[in-house]
Amino acid sequence: MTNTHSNESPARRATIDDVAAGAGVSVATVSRALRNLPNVAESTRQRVADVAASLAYQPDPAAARLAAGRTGTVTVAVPSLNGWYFSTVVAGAETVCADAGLEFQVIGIATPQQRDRLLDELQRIERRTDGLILIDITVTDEQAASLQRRRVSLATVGSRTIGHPSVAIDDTHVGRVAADHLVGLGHRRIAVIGGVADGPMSFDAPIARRRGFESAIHAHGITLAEGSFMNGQFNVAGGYAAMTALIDSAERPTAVFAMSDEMAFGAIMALNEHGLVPGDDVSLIGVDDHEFAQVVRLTTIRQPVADHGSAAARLLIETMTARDRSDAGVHRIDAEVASLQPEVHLVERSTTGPPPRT
Amino acid sequence: MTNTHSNESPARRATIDDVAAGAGVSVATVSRALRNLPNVAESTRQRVADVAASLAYQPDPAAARLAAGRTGTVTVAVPSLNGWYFSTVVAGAETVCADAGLEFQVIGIATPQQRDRLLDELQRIERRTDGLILIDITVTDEQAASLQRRRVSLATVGSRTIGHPSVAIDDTHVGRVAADHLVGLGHRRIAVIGGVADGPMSFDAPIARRRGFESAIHAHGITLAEGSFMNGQFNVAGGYAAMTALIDSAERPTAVFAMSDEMAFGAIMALNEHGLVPGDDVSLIGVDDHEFAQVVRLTTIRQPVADHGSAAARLLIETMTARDRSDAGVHRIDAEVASLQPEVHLVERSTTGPPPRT
DNA sequence: TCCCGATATGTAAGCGTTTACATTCCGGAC
DNA sequence: GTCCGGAATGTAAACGCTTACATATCGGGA
Repeated sequence: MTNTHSNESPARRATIDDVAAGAGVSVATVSRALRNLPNVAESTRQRVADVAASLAYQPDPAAARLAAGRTGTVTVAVPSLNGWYFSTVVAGAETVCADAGLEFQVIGIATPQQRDRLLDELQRIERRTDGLILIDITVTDEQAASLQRRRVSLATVGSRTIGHPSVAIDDTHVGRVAADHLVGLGHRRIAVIGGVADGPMSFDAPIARRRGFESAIHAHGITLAEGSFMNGQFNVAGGYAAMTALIDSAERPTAVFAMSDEMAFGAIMALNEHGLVPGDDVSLIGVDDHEFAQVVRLTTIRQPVADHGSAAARLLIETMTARDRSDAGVHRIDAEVASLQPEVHLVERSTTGPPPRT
Repeated sequence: MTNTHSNESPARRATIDDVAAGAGVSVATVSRALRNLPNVAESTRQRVADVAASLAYQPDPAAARLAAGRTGTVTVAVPSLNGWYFSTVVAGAETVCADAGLEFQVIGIATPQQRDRLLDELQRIERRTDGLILIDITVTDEQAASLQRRRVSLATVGSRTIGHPSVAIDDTHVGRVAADHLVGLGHRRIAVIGGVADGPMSFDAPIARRRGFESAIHAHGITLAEGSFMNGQFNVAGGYAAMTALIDSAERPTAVFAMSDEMAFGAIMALNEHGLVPGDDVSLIGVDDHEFAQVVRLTTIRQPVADHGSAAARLLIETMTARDRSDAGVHRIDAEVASLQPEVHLVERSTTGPPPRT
């Protein structure tokens, strides 16, 4: 019969010793039984489980960490939690980690200082987590190696690090698709709103997208005019500012490739304010297929963002368990790491169309 | 001179003993010195700090947790990381916690099962965190008391729990503002797209908003027609579906109050698809002032969402340190808990206007 | 019947801190 | 010159697990 007055006394929490005593076994056996390790008689396991349940026993994670040297935690480092892309990726990862019984920690790396701090503090992080997911953040091979040495697994989203699993689309291809679509529609005066790489830890998607874009329009015999690459900082405000500048420029482009939907939304704002209609006066294509792209009927290049996060988490967990197994004595097999490259698709809506007849 | 070959050997990490030996003091003194506790000579503190730095010593958080019983972690529980509102609040909280040197953990409570699990697992959480922020999740007083007993502080966003700090707007007032605006414009046939409360842990903002809205239109001598309250599930798809149903209904409303901007965006999609223009054929008002509200020129009721998160985190940290101080012997002062009620403001844009003349 | 290898279980040594309590040291009041 | 209180420091006992190693148990094969 269970205690019906369970919340009367301060009730010291049950420890593994209590369970051991209750089940008439040693703490070692309790530990093994509760973690489903081999070499425990089924009858014993059952008895231990029953006693543990009746005592509402919960192992103290701090003690387990100290003793085992594992934290049961995965950490995701992300430039910001604001922004649809990042929060969606993080959400995908969270779900997978929670299902795997892992604690989920996040650390935001907004400012360049924080970036540097992340590097400095990799040491700190190493003690606090078993696995690290980097979203649009790149580290040097040395840093990755250091992490590996400290037995923290690594997975990246949006970039690749050799020897570690990653999830990243083909950004060059993204640029090409955008270019082909716009050029195919008849546009010749095209601008792009993207982002710039700054510092050693920046991510390289914008660079690849630009490269792909430019090589594709070159292939069509077109070149990007001077001053037609704008930095939109990958947010709405940046997109708005960039498009405003473009509208006011001497050679107003007839089409714009925005490297993210959020920047495209800002661009739409700017167009609206000038009485210009997207897809009619100026064509606009984005990237992501943001939840709201449909609302504003934005032509875009869709990528499966939520999958990025969940896939990365799955790959990470895979590596983590593989590592733990190999630690346990099984001969180390350096399996080739899985790197996913999700497909992207052009989604035509109404912000793109043929250039206006002058 | 520091070791120039720092990454050659496996290099066992420095422990507190190493620092103690290096500084010629006991581990107790090192511990005190590094944590800036009183009763350490300044000269000693300095020497210890120097040695620690030269050894790149980092205290092991797991050991510290076990010994001190504190985790240095705050956890935020949130219905979902998807969605602008939640991710913005979480982002705000993350920044504050990071600045305070606290680890930041998040746990998503998407499904009703997970809600129940959260309750069941409060025990689990208790051992893993020093403070809990609940976003749009309510707990019973007993549950809150249990947390308190386990010495984990609590703060809530979007609802109130007696005896704990919280951040929540006046949702009744939000409803009133929406009603007054729409009625003031001349609308009489008004519908609302909101959400329903389900289960014991649902949040009550939608209920309060509806109450405020209805009481206000009643005050104007209007009543909500049968079937004009739609469940939009607080997301774009739900808003779209709700508005579609409204459009097709016998008595199409001339104005709609959507309880969140995201639902309003969905509603706009539906209107667009039917060739109806928001603010002209049908007026639409949202809540939040989402980053994109401006893009689609949505009239809305602004609330300072990022502040919700940062303010809640600050209040939480305040309680945490107060608790720790009172544990340390200072007489327990049950200070009244701070509950913030951020202001909301009507932001008029172009999705609302007078009803169309028939 | 005896011995052997699995399998099941127990013993106890960590893991790296924090902190209660004990000790030393010091200057000033008497 | 003693004595005393407080500041500085040290000693060692937790904290609650995991796990290497030792031991006990058991069923067969020889």
